[in-house]
Amino acid sequence: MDQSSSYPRAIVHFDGDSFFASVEQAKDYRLRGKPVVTGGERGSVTSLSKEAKMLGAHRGMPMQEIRRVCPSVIVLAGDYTAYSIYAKRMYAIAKTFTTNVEEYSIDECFADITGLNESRGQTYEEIAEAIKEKLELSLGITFGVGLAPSKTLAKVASKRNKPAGFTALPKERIEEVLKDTEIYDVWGLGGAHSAHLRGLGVVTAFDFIQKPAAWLKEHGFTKPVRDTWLELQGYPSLGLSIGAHAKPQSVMVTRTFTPPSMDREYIFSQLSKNVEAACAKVRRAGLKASALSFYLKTQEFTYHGVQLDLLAAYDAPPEILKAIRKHFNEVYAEGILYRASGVTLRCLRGENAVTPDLFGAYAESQEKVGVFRAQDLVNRRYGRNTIYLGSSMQALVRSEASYRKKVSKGFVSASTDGKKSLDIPYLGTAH
DNA sequence: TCTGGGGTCCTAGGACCC
DNA sequence: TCTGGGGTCCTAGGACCC
Repeated sequence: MDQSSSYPRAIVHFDGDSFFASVEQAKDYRLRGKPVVTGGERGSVTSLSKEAKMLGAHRGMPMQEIRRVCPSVIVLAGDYTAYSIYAKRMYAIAKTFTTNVEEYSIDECFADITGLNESRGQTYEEIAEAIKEKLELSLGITFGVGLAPSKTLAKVASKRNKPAGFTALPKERIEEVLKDTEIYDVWGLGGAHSAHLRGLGVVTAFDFIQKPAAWLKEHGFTKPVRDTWLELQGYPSLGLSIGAHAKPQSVMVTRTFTPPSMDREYIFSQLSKNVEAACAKVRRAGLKASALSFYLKTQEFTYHGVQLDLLAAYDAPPEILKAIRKHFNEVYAEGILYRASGVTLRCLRGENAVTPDLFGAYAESQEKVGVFRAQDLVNRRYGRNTIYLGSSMQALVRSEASYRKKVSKGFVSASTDGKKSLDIPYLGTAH
């Protein structure tokens, strides 16, 4: 059957319902049918089962309030390893239908099934529903699914009929559905843009696509908004990002420390801890970074940071910490309270693509790499932070203390207790 | 709820060069 | 000399997403 006028392209969006809470229920049958929330590790709700939603709980709610409002609720610390395993299964299942799958986030993916109707002798609707059924049977989780001619419309569609809904949005239905879609709910138009549009009298997504291109230009809207405007009309202008293109461009680790601090060494050690974590991530991805930025966030929520280029590409902390130490005073000021720090490793390249620099800095750092590989192994086996740098010690000691306090108050299940710990206090110092 | 953590992409405007 | 015009490259910051 020819569906090419309804779907010049056929894009499907899959969105796991209440993903984290659903994974918990899928893993442990005793949690099914019960009000479950995740986020116990940070004291506020990140995901809720539908039973918890029915009791009046909602996202971002503090745990103490949740317990008061619905005492029967089961609070869990997020198990991100499990969530990412489920995510990988989701991608793998979608890929049994087509290789054109974008791994968009931990609980969502897009598939471009254009042309599969001809090759399979089924309609696009039948194919989308077949994928949905396979996902739900294999994972034990329901999905919101949308089929449309563009990514943005597929997102609009998958949001409807929650949970476990399927919505087909061919070109003929665009007007009807967009009249029922608030401008705030459109993917790609955030607070700033939708408020601007509201101010210009645009209330629904349909109002938006009625405006001519010249109107967008006149009011200073830029490319991302124009792309969204095209996509909503059924003209796909956002490609799927697939495969090699999906390698990360940057890796970031940021952490708030409580209480805030003015202590120079303590704040540097926070940064050091972030650098260690970021390097571990980069190594896991088989990449190296040749640029970075780091910042401190004050108690007033202002940011102070710098960007740096490195002489070579690294995946281990020493050179990176050396660079940060050199520029630390450009960012840190005496007598100011800081609440968070962060580091971003940028200009990431595959390990084999690294060109050693002329001054031998790369070769020198290579000698130390073996140490960090061993550290990865130990930490995988015995738990995070079994081995860490001396420069990170202050940060870890304090966060450990506050963690134990939370455990003893019952805010967090003490799953990491009882892990073996090695008697190796630190690896050396990065000064 | 006084505001977590990890990403991507786009653009204005400065630096630098004819 | 006080006076241009034009192009490219890069960075900082904004906006958005989950």
